[in-house]
Amino acid sequence: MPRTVDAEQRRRELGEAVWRVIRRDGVPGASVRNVAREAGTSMGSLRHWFTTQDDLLRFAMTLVAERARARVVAVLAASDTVDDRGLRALEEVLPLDEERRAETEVWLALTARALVDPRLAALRDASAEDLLALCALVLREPGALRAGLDPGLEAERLYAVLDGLAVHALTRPAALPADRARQVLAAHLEALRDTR
Amino acid sequence: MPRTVDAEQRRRELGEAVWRVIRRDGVPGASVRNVAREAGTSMGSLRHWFTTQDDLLRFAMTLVAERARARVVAVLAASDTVDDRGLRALEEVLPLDEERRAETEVWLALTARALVDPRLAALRDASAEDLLALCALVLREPGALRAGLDPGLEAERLYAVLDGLAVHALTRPAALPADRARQVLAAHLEALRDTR
DNA sequence: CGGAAACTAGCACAGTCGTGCTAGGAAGTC
DNA sequence: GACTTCCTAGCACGACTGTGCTAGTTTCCG
Repeated sequence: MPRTVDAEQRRRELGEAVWRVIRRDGVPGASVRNVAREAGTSMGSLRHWFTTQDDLLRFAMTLVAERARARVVAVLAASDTVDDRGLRALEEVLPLDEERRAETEVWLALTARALVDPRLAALRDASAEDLLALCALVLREPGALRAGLDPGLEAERLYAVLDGLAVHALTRPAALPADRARQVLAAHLEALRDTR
Repeated sequence: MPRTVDAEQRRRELGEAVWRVIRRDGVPGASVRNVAREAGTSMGSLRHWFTTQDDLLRFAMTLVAERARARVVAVLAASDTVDDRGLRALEEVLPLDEERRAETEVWLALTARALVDPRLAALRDASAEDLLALCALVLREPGALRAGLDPGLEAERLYAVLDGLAVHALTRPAALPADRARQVLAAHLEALRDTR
């Protein structure tokens, strides 16, 4: 019986309804009633899948991390030999198209809420560790990091560039369109390379 | 009659009460009642100074931008001859102590809310332009930018590092304590310098 | 078929919300 | 003294909130 699969599927559908509401009305708009209406179901049904509202928001946040992570892994797996795979992997977490933009919006909204919600904060911290590790991984590519640079510090710096670009591309799309964000990230990686 | 001075003073007091509530309970906690209680006054009095709740939040946001800006200007004015004045100016917008941490928390919370509140978004955009200009200014210091680097792109990159560090130092203080954030920022500026 | 489990639906409760509104007190001007 | 303006206080309203709860519906197993 593929019960658990169906259940997970249903939760994802509802989680994405949460996204749509958050994108339209912000986290405060993500009430049980609004989400249920958006998903075309009832309050009671929604509460069958998510006992409390916090459950719902936490799931929406794990969904962001999980989807971004899946894309990154896919890029890394699909481009074994390409030399800009690091850049292309990092681009997967920037809001460069509508899908990633939605994720980034939800991420930012929930990151802010995590300031006063410890359970969300734990999720946020976990995905932050993930991203920092991704940055470190990218810098371990052959020739990616010039001799004399401190790998730990450079990973932290790259991660700062990445999240800074994410925030700016999201909030100031006119000043920092997708191409420009990509260009800045590429320039940063280029500046770290061994330029023999 | 120093009425306007008193009035501005009163509004600032109430604005800082908003901060305290936002830091404790997040933006959703910043209801008219809660802020009035925090400020030790009544709903009616609060509504005399701020007609609507949006007024209140907008003012709290301008207060952040204004205070950070004042500190940056003070640093730039006080250190005409020091060669790390750029670094020290930029540090003023990082959450390196309790005061700046409070500002950054409020900034992040309101930035997220600005995603669905156009009037807040206008304020956020204005202060973003300010900060980008500050980055560009710092890079125009003598010797700050090596020949061959694109000033516009480097300003955008520096701004990304700055906001990225701000978010990370705020949300992951254990992984990125004040000294470390300062160190990463200094390393970034150093990497841009003319190293003749 | 019967029965159980999974799921959906939505009412009810107690609470918080923003804001309109009136009324009282304080301070300043004549 | 009266009069005006500024400020404070808080009630009242309708709307919305999360969650406990019961009842109905569908789906699956034997």
